[in-house]
Amino acid sequence: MQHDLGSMAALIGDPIRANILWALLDGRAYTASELAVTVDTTPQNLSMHLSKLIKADLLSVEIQGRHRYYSFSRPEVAYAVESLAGLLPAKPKEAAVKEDPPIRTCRTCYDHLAGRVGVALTETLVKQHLLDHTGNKFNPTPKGIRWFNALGIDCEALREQRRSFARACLDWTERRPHLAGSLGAAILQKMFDDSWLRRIPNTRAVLVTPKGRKALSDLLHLNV
Amino acid sequence: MQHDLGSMAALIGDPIRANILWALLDGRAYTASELAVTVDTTPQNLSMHLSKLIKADLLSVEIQGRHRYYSFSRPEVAYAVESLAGLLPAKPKEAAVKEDPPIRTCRTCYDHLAGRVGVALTETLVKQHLLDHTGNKFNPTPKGIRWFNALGIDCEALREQRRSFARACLDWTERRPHLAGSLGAAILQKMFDDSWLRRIPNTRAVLVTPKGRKALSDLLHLNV
DNA sequence: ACAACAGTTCAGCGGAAAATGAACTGTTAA
DNA sequence: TTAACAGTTCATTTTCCGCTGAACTGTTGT
Repeated sequence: MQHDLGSMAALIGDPIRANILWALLDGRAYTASELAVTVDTTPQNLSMHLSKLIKADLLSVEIQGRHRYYSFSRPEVAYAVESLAGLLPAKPKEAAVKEDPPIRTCRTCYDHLAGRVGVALTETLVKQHLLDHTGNKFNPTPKGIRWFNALGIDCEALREQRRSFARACLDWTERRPHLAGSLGAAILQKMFDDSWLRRIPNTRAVLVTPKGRKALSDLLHLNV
Repeated sequence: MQHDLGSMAALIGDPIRANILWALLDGRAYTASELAVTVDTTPQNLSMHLSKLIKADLLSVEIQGRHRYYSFSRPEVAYAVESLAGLLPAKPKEAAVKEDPPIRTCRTCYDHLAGRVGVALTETLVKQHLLDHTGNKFNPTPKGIRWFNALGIDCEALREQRRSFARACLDWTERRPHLAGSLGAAILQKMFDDSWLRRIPNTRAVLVTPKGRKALSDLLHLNV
């Protein structure tokens, strides 16, 4: 009697490694830094976990320049992970399964953020009283000005520009207004700079990075 | 990002719990003490592990008198365990899978042990020079006498009995001699006493308990 | 050429969980 | 009714392994 089934399960049993595997379940390959953000740990710690998963041949790496893309080494891994998840007590919200619909939920409109994400972001800012909405204009509140400043966005400087500062733009899928103008453009730029978003070549669609997904969910759900 | 897939895998990830699950994979229900022997740990420790598996609804108990029979609570558990085992690197000896053939490999012949197990035991004792084989008689060596004494079997006392002491009996399935006589009977009795074996009602077949399986494999493979 | 970045390695710390020993409840058999 | 047995619970110790900080290699862009 001695079976190293346990070592395999223990490998998956660590919360960080389990989250890595869960994230990879969509079949895509992620870089180490992306995974570090999604599973919320330090790069060096993540690196250790990844190396263990590699050594056990659960994951494989593809090196491209200075990036390393990690993914399942074989389909059995995904099956095993799913069968384990199947053992969990039935969740109240099964909705967690349904993934983010197609990419066009997040896209650019000229130079600012549109789509579902753009609308949701705008509505949240209004609801949090960081932004006032009057007619086809937005206006940051005093609290909002401080908030934008904390992000490194200087409202006063933007207001100086020739173009309109914070106008409302109607989203054609959501049919609801979202933030445009130089302020909207600054936010979008900030999101690219911070790697929340990544442009998809030759389209107006934008990919939300794992880091961005986390940041946005923090932003849109609870925090100020 | 947060999934308790990890907690489930961690549950299986402990070596003792993994061995428990592996042992239960044959679909039978085992008592706590049987499991304690097979996974080679103390009863208290095993009890802790079992309670965790129960709480997670991986196992279920059926109480019969002072015994508690543990088994999988649902078939998904077995599937998950198997899928995990499928992730292990391909073993050189796949033979480990083939279980002990039917029960008649181990049975009593009048009052002593016969079948494959009885023959194997006898041959091992001879090979270890604990027993001499001449004609249709066996005879314990000096070393063998000490060994039997350590088991609580007094060869001198047995030799005093009216019946034959250590004769060779031909097994009808194995076609090979095995130990009979009062010495063979004493060994069988000892095995029942120590719960290595359990009689199957209304037959001459004998069930090797997990404890016995372990003890016999120690005995027949390496040790003196 | 240099700075920023992606990623890894290593030594030492700390905490969670498993193992241990002792005491306890309930059951069976003499 | 007593003793042996099956099994559990609890407090304590021990062990293991994930985490951190610092230093390192290799790559990209300017």
